[in-house]
Amino acid sequence: MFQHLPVHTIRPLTTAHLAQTMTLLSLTSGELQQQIEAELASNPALELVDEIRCPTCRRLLRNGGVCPVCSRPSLKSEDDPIVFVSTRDVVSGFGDVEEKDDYEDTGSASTEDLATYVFRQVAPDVSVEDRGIAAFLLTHLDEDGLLTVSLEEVAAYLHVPLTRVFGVQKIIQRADPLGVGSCSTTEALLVQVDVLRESRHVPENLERVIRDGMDYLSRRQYHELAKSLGMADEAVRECARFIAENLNPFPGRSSWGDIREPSGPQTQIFYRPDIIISRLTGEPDSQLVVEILFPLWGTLRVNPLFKQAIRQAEDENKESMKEDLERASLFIKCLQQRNHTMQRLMAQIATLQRDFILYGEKYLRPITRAYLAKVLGVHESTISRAVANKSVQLPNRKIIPLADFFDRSLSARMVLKEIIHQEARPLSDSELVQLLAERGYEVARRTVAKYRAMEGILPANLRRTG
DNA sequence: CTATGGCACGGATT
DNA sequence: AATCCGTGCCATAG
Repeated sequence: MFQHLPVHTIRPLTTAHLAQTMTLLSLTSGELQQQIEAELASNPALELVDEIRCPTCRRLLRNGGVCPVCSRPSLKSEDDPIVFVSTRDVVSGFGDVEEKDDYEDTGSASTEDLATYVFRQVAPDVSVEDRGIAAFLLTHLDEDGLLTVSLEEVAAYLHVPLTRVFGVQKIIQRADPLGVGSCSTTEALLVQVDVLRESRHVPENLERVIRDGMDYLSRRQYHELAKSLGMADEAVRECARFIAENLNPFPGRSSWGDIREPSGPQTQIFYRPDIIISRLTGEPDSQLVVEILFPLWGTLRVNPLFKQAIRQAEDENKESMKEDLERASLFIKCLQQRNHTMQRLMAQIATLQRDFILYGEKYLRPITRAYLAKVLGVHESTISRAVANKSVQLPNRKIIPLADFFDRSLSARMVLKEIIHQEARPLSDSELVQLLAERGYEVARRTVAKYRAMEGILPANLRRTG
């Protein structure tokens, strides 16, 4: 939005400038909006004019954040593999943000996101009095998406009847990810079966196998399980296969496949991204379009009338007005700097991680923040701040944290998953180390074990035979 | 003896 | 300065 101002006018002058730029850099677009609004309200020298220009061609844009000239495929002929578009925030207003803040407890970042995501879904289905229960349950999920408290405890703690808690839990369990908010993996699986049954065939006695056989199942002792249930071996195996392919005992884990067929694009919006990356055309060598979302509509500038007013002002007011003017122009400079930095950062990321963006997690290249800092000529803490707490929407409509671009192990984990998925017999961790090394991933045996745990893959002696 | 999980250390990240 | 992650060493299970 501010890119139409020449970039070379940006230079850090004072420590105040630097400090403020740092702060702004670490804000998400939502927080940025609050910051800007506060500044607008408190500083008469600052002005928001209702016009916006295309950052690339400086055309005045009338109705919409996308430039009709630059965003068209006609730009395809250019060499630059990346197109930048700076858009206003098109996803939504901020009406629902306060709601979220009310209910959220402090928790780890990952569960917070899951909790918020689920809460959004269930809020309309839960009566207002019961929303507190929903919020309480959702703030007591572990990273697997299972409850860390018993329903009885919740009922006692909130002084409500157990049946109400139970009712709320039922609603939550049916939200995406299916089975979230269950008390145990068994319960989560049962919920998933229940829902799946509506749309497709499930093996006979599946519920029984799950309810009574989790111990056996996790050890792959199908024969023993079959005996204890009085079922045929093959029937039990069929159930086990169905579970492995269609169900997820840990609803909170993101590893549940990339595609969720039944859900439309809407349900995939975890939270609003700060950056959207899409492809300009459908072709494989298409340019990438990087949109850095900006939460305001219009252009921010120093009010020229205010400048004039200073000259005519009386002496005692002059000082404070000058101060305001200073603050305003500093603020704008900092915003420019922020956008400039974000843009350069994303340019690097989009170039380096092109394969990841287009073709999936397997192709993520391990990039460190320190390296990018060096390339961009900024301090590494700058990168840290810029990356923290921000999210990106990829062309496949998945929204991921910006920090994922720096995950050193994601790629290795994906390859590991793939190897294990295709293995003919359960491979031991040391053998997996070998196979990973052959594909260029040098990791320690111990680390393979950790990756397995992260992906929820059982150790070799408990895995199913091919 | 082999395969794994727990604990702790060192480097990177924040 | 505090925290996270990969890794080495050791105890334990089979």
